Amino acid sequence: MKIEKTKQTVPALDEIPEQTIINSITAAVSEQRLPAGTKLGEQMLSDLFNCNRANVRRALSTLATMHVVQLQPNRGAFVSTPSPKEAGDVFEARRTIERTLARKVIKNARLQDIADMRATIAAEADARAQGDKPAELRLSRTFHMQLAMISGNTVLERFLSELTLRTTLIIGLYNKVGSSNCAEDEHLGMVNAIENRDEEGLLLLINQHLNHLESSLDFKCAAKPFFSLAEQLTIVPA
Amino acid sequence: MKIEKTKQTVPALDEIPEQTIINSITAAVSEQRLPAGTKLGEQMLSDLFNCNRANVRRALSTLATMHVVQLQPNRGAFVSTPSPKEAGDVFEARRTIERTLARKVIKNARLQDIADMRATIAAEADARAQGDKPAELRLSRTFHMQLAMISGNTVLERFLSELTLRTTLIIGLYNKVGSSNCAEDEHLGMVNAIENRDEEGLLLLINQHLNHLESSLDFKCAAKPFFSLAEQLTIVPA
DNA sequence: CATGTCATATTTGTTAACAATCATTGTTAA
DNA sequence: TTAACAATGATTGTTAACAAATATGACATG
Repeated sequence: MKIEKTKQTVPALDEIPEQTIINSITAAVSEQRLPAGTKLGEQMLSDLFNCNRANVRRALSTLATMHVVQLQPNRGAFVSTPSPKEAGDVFEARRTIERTLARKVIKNARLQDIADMRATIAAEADARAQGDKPAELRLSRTFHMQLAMISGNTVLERFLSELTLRTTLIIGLYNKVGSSNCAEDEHLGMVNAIENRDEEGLLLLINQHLNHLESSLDFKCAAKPFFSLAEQLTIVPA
Repeated sequence: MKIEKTKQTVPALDEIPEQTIINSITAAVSEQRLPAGTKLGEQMLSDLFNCNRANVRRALSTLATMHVVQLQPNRGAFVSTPSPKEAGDVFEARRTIERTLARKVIKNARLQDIADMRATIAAEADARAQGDKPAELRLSRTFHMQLAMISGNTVLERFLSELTLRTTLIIGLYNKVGSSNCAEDEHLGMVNAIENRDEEGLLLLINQHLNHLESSLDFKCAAKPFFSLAEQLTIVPA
């Protein structure tokens, strides 16, 4: 029997409209270009990606199961606006998952992996120096996803992918003004710990890192885009 | 202003076709009525649930992101057949997540919660006594989901929901013949530990429980439903 | 001037028809 | 008899048109 590989339909990945939409929205959220509450109209998306509404619909449905967007019946899709309760749950889940990832990374990390992580950190520092906030956010997320990839557990990797996205939304909603999320040094310390196979040190740094992020949130003075206008109008002194 | 509640469109939950499909397939998988590899045709589902194919399509797309079904381009949707590698990742993720849940349950569990769990265990024992395997599997999953609910972390609860489903598929694929998954006693021990607020004991039992499940798998002698017929016909002695 | 009502326009939800692809069966030729 | 080829049937993927719901704005009314 002849082996006919060419006969198989290769989907080409980039040409699948559904995945393209998901990747674009995901990327935009990870760079805080799409703030929480943004309406994602079907027509607009199908025009933008040159595809039919059915594909848009499926993409939004998938994003909704990832809790990146919220679907409101007969109203449409909106970028999720995590509540304070949800924010706490997300951080707790991250602590849980990243602890296990850390232990596996200590065992699995190869020289190339460490070099890759250092490259990400360098790019992150560069982005910060240039004031490129979107790139900084994206690269920060990339660093954590590298940890997940090195761990080798695809299930936890996917969970963390969702959690880091939601974290970006949370920070966009609730981050205190003037709080610099100077994660650069913390990321560097983590790589050093990995290189030295210092498990306890790494676990400590991860906890510190997440605590740092969470403690820089302020749920009271949150600038919620959904209500910011309403608040500003209703709070106006008579 | 008059309060007009009737004007608001109440979706009624059960009448949303998409969610109905997802719930039905989920329930069937959790009771091992749908074995791994089963083809899920669109026509068949739209006939079965009296809805159009668009809804079926979205439901399958959502189930695919949960890794409960696999989508093959131009071929259709099939109940997922987890690989041995995936099985290991799923169990590792469960250990990770259920450890955190356990710690929270120790803190949060109220008397009513403990009574509910005991009721589940009793029903589980009943189902086993009557040889009702589907009910037994479903109730075993219910017990773990009760733990997640008591913990109060909705993020981890959703993750565990997915993981327990996939666990059911894994057990259906790879469980050794003759290995009794006598989880009943283990579940009972866990509730007792919770009642005594014995954190260390509970963590130990959970690890034991998951190790027990995982060690009862046999990836070599797996009875894969895809090939069972072929095997049975080709193994006939000449 | 504020409020409630109604009509219009936009958007989401549904349906059916059509196109493309894949699996199966039947046929033909070596 | 076996293997390649062709035709058929069934299934998935796409598209457009239609129905239903919601948002917007004008208008009348207290």
